[in-house]
Parts: sequence; structure tokens; C-alpha cells
Amino acid sequence: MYREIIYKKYHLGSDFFFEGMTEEELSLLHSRSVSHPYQKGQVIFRAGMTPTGIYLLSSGKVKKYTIGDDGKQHIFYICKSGEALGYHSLLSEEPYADYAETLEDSTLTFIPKDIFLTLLEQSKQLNQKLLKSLSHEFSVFIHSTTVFAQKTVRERLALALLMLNEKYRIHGKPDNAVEITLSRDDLANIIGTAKETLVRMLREFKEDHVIETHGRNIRILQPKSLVRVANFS
Amino acid sequence: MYREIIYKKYHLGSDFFFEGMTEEELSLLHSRSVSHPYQKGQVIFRAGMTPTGIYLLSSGKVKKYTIGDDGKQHIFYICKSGEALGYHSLLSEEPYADYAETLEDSTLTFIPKDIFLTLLEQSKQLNQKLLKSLSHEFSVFIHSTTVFAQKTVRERLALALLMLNEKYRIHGKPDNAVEITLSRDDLANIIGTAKETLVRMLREFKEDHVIETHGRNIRILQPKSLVRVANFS
DNA sequence: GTCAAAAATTGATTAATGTCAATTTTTGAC
DNA sequence: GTCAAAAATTGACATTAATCAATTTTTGAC
Repeated sequence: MYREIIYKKYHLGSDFFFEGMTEEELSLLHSRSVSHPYQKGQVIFRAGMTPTGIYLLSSGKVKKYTIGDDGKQHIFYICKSGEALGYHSLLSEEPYADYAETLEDSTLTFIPKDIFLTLLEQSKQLNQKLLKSLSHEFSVFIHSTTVFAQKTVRERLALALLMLNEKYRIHGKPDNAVEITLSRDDLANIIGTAKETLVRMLREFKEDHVIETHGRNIRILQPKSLVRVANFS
Repeated sequence: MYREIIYKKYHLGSDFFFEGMTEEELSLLHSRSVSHPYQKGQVIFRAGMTPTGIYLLSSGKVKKYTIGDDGKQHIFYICKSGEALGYHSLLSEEPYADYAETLEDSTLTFIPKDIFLTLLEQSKQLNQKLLKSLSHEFSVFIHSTTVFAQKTVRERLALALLMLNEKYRIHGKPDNAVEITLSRDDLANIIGTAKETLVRMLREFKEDHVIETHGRNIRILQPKSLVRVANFS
């Protein structure tokens, strides 16, 4: 049950954008799109840059973040394979508002601006999917601001772990095999706290046998305890 | 200078949706839209309800909020006249994710779902404006989450006051005549803190002659001091 | 496997913010 | 204007989380 809620409240839904297109549309899409490997830690785009197209994440993981006035990253989203990146600024005709950076070796497909806009012009379906997805994002972001405005660090950590458990789930493998691989700094920057505070709370969850760690990797043993800790409905 | 930044980072831009429409489109829009007065404190829609149309705020102010798991309001946006409400859930085909409630006596125009969707079907311009506005909202919300994740209560209060100063500005009146009228509870629920903490910080700002209060009303004397306090760029 | 660099962890302390319980002020109806 | 109810303010205290300074563990290149 909680899994559907996590999905609904944390997933942006930019996969599906290019589903159900006609042959013609697909061939236009592929005509000038290029696939490119990225190493772990490579920046895909930066805040302030002008977009020249959009990206599709074919494999790997990408963190999306802003950099606050004090220079610290705020990671507000983790993309997994299938999701699109960079369409907001293309559509709003504004420079990028955020940074995108790979968390592991990844493959991205670049779709040039003119191709994407031509497709958008031609495909009523793509248009509707974008409108629907962007409107859905609204609910994701107001949930997120509410969590930050009202929940404690412990509660936010519990929620983040549940969210990451879904992001790192591997299709076809059992639930309890999920390993969350993320630096402590990144995890702290997801929940908006100091690394030291994060580490202390992880230790508490470990002592309560809610999670276990192998090196930096985290495995969630009792998701339902996290739901309880998060005070989450 | 800071005023433009505040506008860019805090304004959703749903005014303009119906600008520049053809005579035909306008007459369709007006054919079945109804204007209706709302008293201060009336709820316009609630989270979980299914939308039956969208609203245009012709006069007055509306707070948009969620209710957190502990029952507290999180006010994430203040609408002023000209802005639209409720279009997200109509477009995402999901129940309302938030509450809308008038902060003062207001007038709202209701546009039924079928009219709005027909217009959307017919007007490429409306379609593009929605896509552009919804994408822009993304930048507003990630700014907002970053502020909550990284800034102190004092900094958030300074930012909220600057934002409200723009919202409560009256066209044609001098800047220093703006009076922010909002209950302390509402203001606390905007910045995500306890009412008592908010009151203490307001007192500090008062002692530093950055603001002055008349009853519950707040007048900003030195916006630039607030920019400095907010550590804001 | 080895080893240096990077990352994670821990401890001690300080600072920020929340909570609870009065008390005072303001508001809005009459 | 009057007055009760609602809202705002203040004080004392508890709790949460941040910071600073070690120390230990892990990682990744060789």
C-alpha cells in the first residue's frame, strides 16, 4: 500500500512521454537523437545554461539539484532509467534552473530542441502527455515542500529511504535485495540536513534493525517501520 | 533589482492564460462562466475533491495550502487578483492535491471543465501558455524546496516578507504604503515554523526598524535589510 | 592485496527552534 | 464605545539539529 503512495507522491512521470507515438513520429525522434555514455559524476547541464534539447536517461541514475546561496547542494529528485531531463527549461524558455549530474555510469540520449519542438507541434498526444505530467508534478512538489516545512529530519530520512528503495529496486529481483548506493553527503543533501546528523540517525535505524548497511550501501529491512517513523499517510 | 528576482522566483504566472484570445474564444469562455462572491475564510476547494472546472480570482486574495500528517496547514502560495486556481488537477486528471481558501472577501469566476477543455482543444495559444506556465512553475517550486531545505527560519521569514510585500502591493500606491495583512498563524504556516518563533523574529525585525506593525499588519521599512538577512541572491 | 586519499563516523559542544503555560492586546459584533 | 472571544505576545524550558574537531573505515587505483 505505502509503495503506491510513495510512487504517487515522489514520481514525476516523465517516462511515457514518447510512448504510443506513430511510426512517422518515432522516426523523426530517432533521426537526429544521439546516445552518449556518461561517467559517474559527470554534469549533464548546469543552472543558468540555455537548453539546446532534452535528454532521455536510458540507463543509470541522475541527481537533479540546485545550489543554495551558501553553496550547498539541494538534491530534489533522482532520475532512473526511462525518465526525461531538461524539458522544463525548454518549454518555459528559461535557462536551466537546476543541475543534472550522473550518480553512476549512465547512458543518455539527446534530442535536439528543434526535433522536440517539431514533435510537440505535430503530436497532440505528446502535448497532452506533457500537460498532464507537468500538472502532476505540481502535486509532487507541494508534497515535497510540505514535508520540508513540517517534518523532522528523522521523518524526512525515513521518507527518503522509502523513496530511494523504489528508485533502486531492480526489476525482477526480490524487494529485500534492494541496495541503496549513495554517498552520505548526497543522502544528507536529499533530506536537507548535516551529514553528521544523518549518520547518527542511520545508526539509530541500524540499532533498531530497520536497516542494515554494507559499506556505504543501505538495505531496508523493515519498510513498514519507516512508514511508522515517518508518520506518513 | 531584488523585486524582479522575487517575482521570478515566487510568481506562478497563471494570469495571462486568457490573454490575447480571439473574440470567438472569449465569447465561449464567457458563455457559461459565473462570477461569485466569497467571504473571507471560505474554502473554494479541498484536497481529495474532484475538480469540475477552474477558478479565476477577479478580486481578493486566496491562500493555497496542504494539510500535513499532523494536521497543520502548509501555505505554499498566495494568489492575488488575476491568477487562476485549480487548473493543475483538471489537467492531471487527479483529485485536488491542496486546499484553496480566501484570505479576504473575494470574487471568483468559475469556468466549467468542459468549456475550459474545449478552449484548450481549440486554442493552440492557450495550450502553449499552459505548457510554458507549468514548466515555469517547476523553477518556482524547486526554489521553494531549496529554501526550506537550507535556510533558517529567520532567512525564510525575510524572504516571505519580501514576497508578501509584492503580493500586497497596490497598483498606483507608493511602495512604502504596502501593508501585509495576515494572521500570525498564516504567516507561520507560510514559513513553516511555530507561531511563537515567528513572533519573536518579527519583534527582532521591529527592534532593528526593518519593519513596523500596526495591529496585526506589517509594513516593510527596509526591504534591502531583508534581502541581506535572507542571504539572498 | 596494498595504500593513500576520500568518505564516514563519533564525541563534545553550541545554536536554533519547538512546546507549554501564562498574560496582554486586538478584533469584530453589538 | 463596550466587551467577550480570538489572536498575539512573552517567558521558561525542552528538544532538535548544526558545528567543530578528531578518529576510523572504506574506496578505488595500482
